Amino acid sequence: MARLEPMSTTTPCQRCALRALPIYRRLNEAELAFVEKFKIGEMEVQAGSDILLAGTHSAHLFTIYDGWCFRYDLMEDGGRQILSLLLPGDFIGLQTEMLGTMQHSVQSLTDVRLCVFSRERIWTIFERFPQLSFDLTWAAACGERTVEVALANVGRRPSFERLAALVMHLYRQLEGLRLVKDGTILWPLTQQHIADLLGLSTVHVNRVLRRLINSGLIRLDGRRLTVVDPGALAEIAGVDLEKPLRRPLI
Amino acid sequence: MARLEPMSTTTPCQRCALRALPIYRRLNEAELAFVEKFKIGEMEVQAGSDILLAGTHSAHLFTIYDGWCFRYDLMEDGGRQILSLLLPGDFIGLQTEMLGTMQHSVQSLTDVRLCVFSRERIWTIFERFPQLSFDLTWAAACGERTVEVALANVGRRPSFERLAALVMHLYRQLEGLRLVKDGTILWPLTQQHIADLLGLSTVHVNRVLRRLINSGLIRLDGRRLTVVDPGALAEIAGVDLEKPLRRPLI
DNA sequence: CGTTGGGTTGACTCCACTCAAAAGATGTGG
DNA sequence: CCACATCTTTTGAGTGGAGTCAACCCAACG
Repeated sequence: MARLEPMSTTTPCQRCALRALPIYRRLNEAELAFVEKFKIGEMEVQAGSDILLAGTHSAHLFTIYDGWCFRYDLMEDGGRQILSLLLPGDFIGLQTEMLGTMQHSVQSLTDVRLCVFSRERIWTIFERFPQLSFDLTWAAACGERTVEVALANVGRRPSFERLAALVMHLYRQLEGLRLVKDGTILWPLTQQHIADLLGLSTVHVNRVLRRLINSGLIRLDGRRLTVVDPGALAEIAGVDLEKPLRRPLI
Repeated sequence: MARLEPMSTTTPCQRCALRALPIYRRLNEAELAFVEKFKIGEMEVQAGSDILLAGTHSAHLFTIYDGWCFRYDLMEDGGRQILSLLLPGDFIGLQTEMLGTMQHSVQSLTDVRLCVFSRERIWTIFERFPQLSFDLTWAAACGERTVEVALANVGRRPSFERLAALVMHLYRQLEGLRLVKDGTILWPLTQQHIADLLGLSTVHVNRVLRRLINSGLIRLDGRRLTVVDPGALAEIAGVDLEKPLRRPLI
């Protein structure tokens, strides 16, 4: 299942394509130089691999450079709750440092390229880089807010709106990452994933998804999803279609 | 609704009763001296007051010294999702610093005493106190994990177990705070609060709560709740009854 | 090819919601 | 101390959204 392949060819942080995006804060030279040293290397992971397991102590910290992952909890009865999706720029494994062991697991949805960071050297951040320390807290706060929005979605919205909100949430995130082309985004999620994300059964997801497609609001062919009318979908989803929020990137 | 009353009599941080609890890290002298200066004063809030409102920019940071609060989102249709309960030691308003404005609101459940901190001086933490910076990130990570557990609970557990999990979660938290006496805890939640916490209707909460009481697992008289058999309830709730996790306290 | 994982559909069930009414509780002002 | 309003809890009846079970289709793949 889990297959981690260390990479030899790495991208220098200075020329990182992600970092150039306007949603991210611009690091100064000292910070950038440190991040470069903080980074151990890169890693490729196949789709469907477990990257971190709940209860374990991860050896490294990661950032997603390319691809999608998700964080999840397994329930006693074998059920699964997906806590959040992770997209390029997102941090993986910060929990370990703070809470001792991972409380949740992380799995890749697509083939993924990760940046790998040294866990020991994270303390250097707190000791010498105030702004980066702030960014770490900021990242944690962003992560928390994402889960909060998901909780409100699952707890208080009917399945149709719930699904619409999921699509629009991803649409907005990917917009900030410049990963929306003509209203079309990558859609690596199976209906099982969607069910575990939204607290529904797969059968019901199938029906609701079909209803959403038949309503003409979205189109779905293979692993690509097109939002036909983002404004209308956002209305149903109950999310405002503001520009994506700025986020930290280590 | 909102009534904030500044207090004159304040407790010095060195002799803070909370800080003595074993769940908290021991601060060194420099840190403690700083926190003392970081703290502006204390504040009393009546039960049912809005302390922070979504969309606004809070002037201060708070810590709960005594009493309960909750964080919540309002939905378009007027519904409410409670994101988490806040107990003594919990931070209020960190989001503002990170995300610009509050994304959620905060309201008091009981009469509450808050410690008030200067927002500007939070930067001093990042600049001069690495360990406290870490603690801030740690606090954010703890907050996130709490919401994650709630999400899994709401998304993947039937109402009976869901309610049991809520009770046991609180029981454990309060145990760490030495606020459990003979298996009895304060219970300031109305059935409406429980409904908004668990993603249920008030009517259904009433029936499930009654079922839980009739099963003999808990007792409820007025505003006090007794867990008759913590082990059995934890079993149903699907949570392990480990000792409460260590948490940061600024 | 057979196998496997994902998607689709129908029939049936049930958990949780809505609507509605009424009985405590609590609080306020006269 | 009573009258009245409001909040909270309780209970019943009826409905419906979402779950389960089961079968089948399809595409990918070894």
